[in-house]
Amino acid sequence: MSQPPAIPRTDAALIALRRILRATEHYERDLAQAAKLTPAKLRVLQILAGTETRSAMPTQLSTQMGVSQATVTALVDQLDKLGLTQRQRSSTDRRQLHVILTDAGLEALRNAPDALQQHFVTGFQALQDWEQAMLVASLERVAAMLNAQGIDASPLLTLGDISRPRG
Amino acid sequence: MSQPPAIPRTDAALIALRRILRATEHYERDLAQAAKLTPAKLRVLQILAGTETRSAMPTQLSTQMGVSQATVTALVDQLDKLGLTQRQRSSTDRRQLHVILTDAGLEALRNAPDALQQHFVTGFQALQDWEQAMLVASLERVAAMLNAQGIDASPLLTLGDISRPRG
DNA sequence: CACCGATATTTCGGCAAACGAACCTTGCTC
DNA sequence: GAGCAAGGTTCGTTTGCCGAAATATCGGTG
Repeated sequence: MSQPPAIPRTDAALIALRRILRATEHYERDLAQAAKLTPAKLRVLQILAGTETRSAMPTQLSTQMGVSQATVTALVDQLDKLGLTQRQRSSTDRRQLHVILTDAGLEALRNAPDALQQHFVTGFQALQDWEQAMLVASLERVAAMLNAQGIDASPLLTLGDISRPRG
Repeated sequence: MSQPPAIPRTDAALIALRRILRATEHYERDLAQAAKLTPAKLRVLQILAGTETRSAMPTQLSTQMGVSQATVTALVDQLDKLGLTQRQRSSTDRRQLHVILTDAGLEALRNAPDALQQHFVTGFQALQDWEQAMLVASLERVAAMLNAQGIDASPLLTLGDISRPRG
């Protein structure tokens, strides 16, 4: 417990952070393979699943994912081809497009439980209440620190619904 | 204010985690651009810089980075071409190879301060002592949760030296 | 209605990262 | 020295991403 800090705290934190990042990278890849979907495509599906309408516009997707529109187009192209999403022009503004998650898409998501979540959730839920609280606070703090410089801003609703496949 | 947990804790944690990941991805790319190096190449240099001998064998690199040997070969090819690393066959076993960080490579690293660290360190050091402690504990916990399932185990010494450009 | 500027998306060409499989080298063992 | 294992490399391909240019649409203005 009270060890003299052999490793300065900053470094310890950084190392932990790195480890998290690396672990996640891998999970994402494994997961994607299991689901026969690539990470990026999976992310799209997850975002869509997280919306009320199960749909979103490309611009929205590109913002939330932090990639360019061109990239989104490419991804949606493929998801469409797989029948997991569907494009539909907006009736009010025909420039706009709705990318809609199909039933098949939702199904695919169900079969691809997020490995990251699996592990994390399991571990997390085993914690004491106060520990959970502390963890959340900490993570949010880190996120804030990193995010400080912009990048994001979008509320990122992605995960909420997915982790609860409420019938 | 009896807020029914709008976002359950697990989700909150997950969201924060995701945000960290996304932020980091971006930082890595920006950073790489600033340094005229791509993220992957930079990672190689960092690992090398973190060793006693400033060198490592491809297998080692591939393990630590979690990529295949083929990938490492490609990366080292390019670093070699840039004069940032150098290949040298082992004298004891000529199958083996040492990938050595050149002075130029070290220099390149110095000019490429890790953006992730910059931000994080700054923020981190502004925290109260107890907050720092809490954060470290939390991060380590998360790392442990994610790492539980193997993936790595290698001690990941990479960062220690780099974050303190004490020269 | 015809034209203009802004907005939303797609197309195109290109680069980096990564993989698996096939293939050399080298060392070790019998 | 034949054969096998280990360490690397080569080759062909996939994925993810981008910027720039093209396309389509909307909302005015005259």
